Amino acid sequence: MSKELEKLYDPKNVEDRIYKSWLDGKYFHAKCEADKPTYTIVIPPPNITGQLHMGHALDNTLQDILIRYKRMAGFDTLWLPGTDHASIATEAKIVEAMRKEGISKEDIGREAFLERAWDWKKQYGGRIIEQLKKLGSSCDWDRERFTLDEGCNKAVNEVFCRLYEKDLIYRGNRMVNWCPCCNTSISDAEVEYEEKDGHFWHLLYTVMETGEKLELATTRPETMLGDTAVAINAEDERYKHLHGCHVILPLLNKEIPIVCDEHADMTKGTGVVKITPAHDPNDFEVGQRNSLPIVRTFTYDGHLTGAADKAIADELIASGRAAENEPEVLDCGKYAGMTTMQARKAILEDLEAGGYLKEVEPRKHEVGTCYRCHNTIEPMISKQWFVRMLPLAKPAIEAVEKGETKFVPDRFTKVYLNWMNGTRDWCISRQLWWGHRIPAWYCEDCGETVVSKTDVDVCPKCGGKHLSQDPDTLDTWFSSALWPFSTLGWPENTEDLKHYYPTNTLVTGYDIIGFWVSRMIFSALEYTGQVPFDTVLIHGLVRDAQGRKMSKSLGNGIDPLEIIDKYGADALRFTLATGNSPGNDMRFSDEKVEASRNFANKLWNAARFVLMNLGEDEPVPHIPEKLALEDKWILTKFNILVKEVTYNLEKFELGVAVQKLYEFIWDILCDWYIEICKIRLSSEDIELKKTARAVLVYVMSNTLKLLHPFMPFITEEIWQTLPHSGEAVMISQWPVFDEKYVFTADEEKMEHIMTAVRAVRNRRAEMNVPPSKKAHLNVVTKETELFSDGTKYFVRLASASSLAVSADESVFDLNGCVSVVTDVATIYIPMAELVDFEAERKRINKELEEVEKKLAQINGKLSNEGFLAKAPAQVIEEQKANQIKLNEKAKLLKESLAKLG
RNA sequence: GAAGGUAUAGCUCAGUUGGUUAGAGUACUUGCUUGACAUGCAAGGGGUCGGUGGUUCAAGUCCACCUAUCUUCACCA
Repeated sequence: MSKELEKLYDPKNVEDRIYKSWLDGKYFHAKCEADKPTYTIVIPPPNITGQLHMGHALDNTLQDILIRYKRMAGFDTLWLPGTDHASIATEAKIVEAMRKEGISKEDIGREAFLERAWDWKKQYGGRIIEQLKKLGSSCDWDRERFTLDEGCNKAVNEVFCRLYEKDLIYRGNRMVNWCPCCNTSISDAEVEYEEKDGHFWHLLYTVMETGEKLELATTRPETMLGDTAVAINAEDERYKHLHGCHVILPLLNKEIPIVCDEHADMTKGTGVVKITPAHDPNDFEVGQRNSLPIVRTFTYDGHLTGAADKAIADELIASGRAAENEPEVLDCGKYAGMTTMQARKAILEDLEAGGYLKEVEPRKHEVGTCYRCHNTIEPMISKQWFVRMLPLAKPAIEAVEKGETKFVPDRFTKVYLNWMNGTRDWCISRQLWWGHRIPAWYCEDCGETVVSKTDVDVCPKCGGKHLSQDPDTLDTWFSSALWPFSTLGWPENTEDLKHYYPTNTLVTGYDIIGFWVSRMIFSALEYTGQVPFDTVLIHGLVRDAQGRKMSKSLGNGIDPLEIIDKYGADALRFTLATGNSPGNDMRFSDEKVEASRNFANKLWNAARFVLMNLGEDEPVPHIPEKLALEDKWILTKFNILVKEVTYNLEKFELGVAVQKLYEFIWDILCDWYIEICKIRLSSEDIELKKTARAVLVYVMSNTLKLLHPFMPFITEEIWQTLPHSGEAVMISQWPVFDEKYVFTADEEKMEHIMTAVRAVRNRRAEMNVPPSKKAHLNVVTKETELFSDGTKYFVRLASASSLAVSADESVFDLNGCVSVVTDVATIYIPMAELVDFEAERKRINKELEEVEKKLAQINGKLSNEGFLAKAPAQVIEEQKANQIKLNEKAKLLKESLAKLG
């Protein structure tokens, strides 16, 4: 039966083998069991751009803990894994790789590019899955999905068409954030603001009617060629005389109107604002309100427009096909073809030469940058597809307000609601190739737009056969938004969808509440009529040991695989679970993982000890009939542990749960119970031995179950080695609290013994008595039976040679003894040769002082009428019990003092 | 500009619905080759819980203000 375990736990010998055994047993596979409640988590799909970082390790550790717990607790659990195509990020990586080979996207064309992208997916997506497995993730790999697979693509097309039919998706010329580097539009959410050094250039525009100079400031003078008005506030007394007047736009010598608009803030600058509707979001609004022409002066790749650009636009406008808000294009003449930065310099030079530049004021300001390439975003008027957010956001706000989906911790509800309430229409088209192609076709004959789930060959309006599909793809979050149900088979009403949807817990970081969580909620409500999950468990960031964000540029990222290689997956998981409270960031350091590794080793050695002492035909875990005091004590402690760990897991307090397990295993099981068991295990009494073994096996085996969700590998390995029934701890039944094995009175007795043992150890340590020097103990106590029966504990744990117990101290010769006092006993240790009576007096006095200080506090409370009247009875009882204990201890201490003379 | 987080031992952090004497890991001091484990055992020192006020019989915990620090969102002519 008994097997030999190595002295040190070596995860490398265990993890891959155990993981394979779980796979072979198909334990991860969800089987749509009708008789069980379901518990479902869909993984936040990692991007296929690279490999897993510590944040992923945290995210997936938390999910695996929840899933493993629920699986053991009797749920039909599904953890659905997958990866995200990460449109813009992946495309950028591939383009970069190609650039190194000296080729561009355009060189090889769309087809060949996509082939490369799929190769990329195969390589990196596969690597991510391997990493998840190394972590121990118990995902249902048979259901693995990819945001760009056939099923997800079908869901995306379905959604696009439905929204289009309901007029919740539209195409139009709007102001978008344009990244000239990635050459695509991006959504508002994808713009990151960075503080940069810049300037205010104060310009002077001449008023045509009055000849006066109007001063205004700008941070982007290069846009001035596209100005189509200057705005003032209608209430502004300084400029009332200018209503209806015009200014001459410098350099172009063009007449543009002065308009009154609320956007012009009298309190800022001179109160005059130049209006460039084509290149500024606010100015675009002003333009709309005042029917101003829109003049585009930048190309989409960040240069100033020229004659050729103008010709194309003019032709489009002339053809009558132009959509509303189609901008005119300016031939920028001498500036055409310059980059925006070159143009800024040239234009400023010309403005200065012409006397239009009054002043240059240095100033720091926040500049919008692309979250992928961090180049400056140009606001551009552009024809894009948008999702109309207002009607979709409303039910999503209500559902969360009603509590249909709860955020843990609760404060993130507010983050979500802020986001939802402030959201503007969502720009979903991207000028990229890697992604879901927009299911819209344009008829070249009549200009009709056809949106369809299937390919369109013939124009339904004119019957023409010259149709072309929109070349653009969808924002990567468009498909992620459908992830909780597209992965379960939607739009088909599959068994999986019926059985596992809505899902239960979404585990993710606070950084993507807006990007992802909010979009899943409104999407799910719109298409499935239900919230996608009942709880969103939010965790923080994993930072480095100095508290900095882990990032590539800092080079302070820690690879989870390296940590696993060095310390084991269980140690990593334990570290991530321990240091973590929901919503808060955590710091990661090797020292913490080392502590976790040591804990694993501690557990390992406790198991070794149990195994070494097993009988030939040790029965499976059970609780024997006749229990010793320490057995009742450990079983009581264990049952309380079961109750608390279960409670904490239900409340998503994973860090608290794992902390309690740590304390139980190390402090209670190893430091006390196992030590005490050695007494019986080394005795000749077969019955005593058997009982000790049985309780050890029972407690160890069931503790392994409680720890399993956190440290799956080591617990499985040990559990398999111990006597067990069932195939694996990961599919064993979660322990339940059993009142039958809670022995409160015995627990208290054991604690009395332990307190006394600690007190003796403490005195011996103070006097530098080595453990090898044994001593007789005289115990004066009312609990004579407890201490007489407990002699063995003192012999084993407190270096006692023998024990004499009496309620009456006069039976002992106490000359030359040092004493220690607990609340139930005074213990005299005869060590005259070691005693410094003066020091002894000091020590007892100090102890007495402390006791009396506490006693004063309690007496104060108990004489406080308010306390007696209003505090719960239980609290008062506790205080009274404590008062009695302390009084007793004070009395004993005083007696000891008196004896010293 | 708006919202939010955090502040507890030298360091990193727990502390559940307010209720015994505020805990752990690590570091430090001292003593131990204890028949599971030195990745260990035993003992110890170390905290006016950021500040000020308030609510309460009772505050590390709840409220207000302040200070420090971090984050998100928004804006910037």
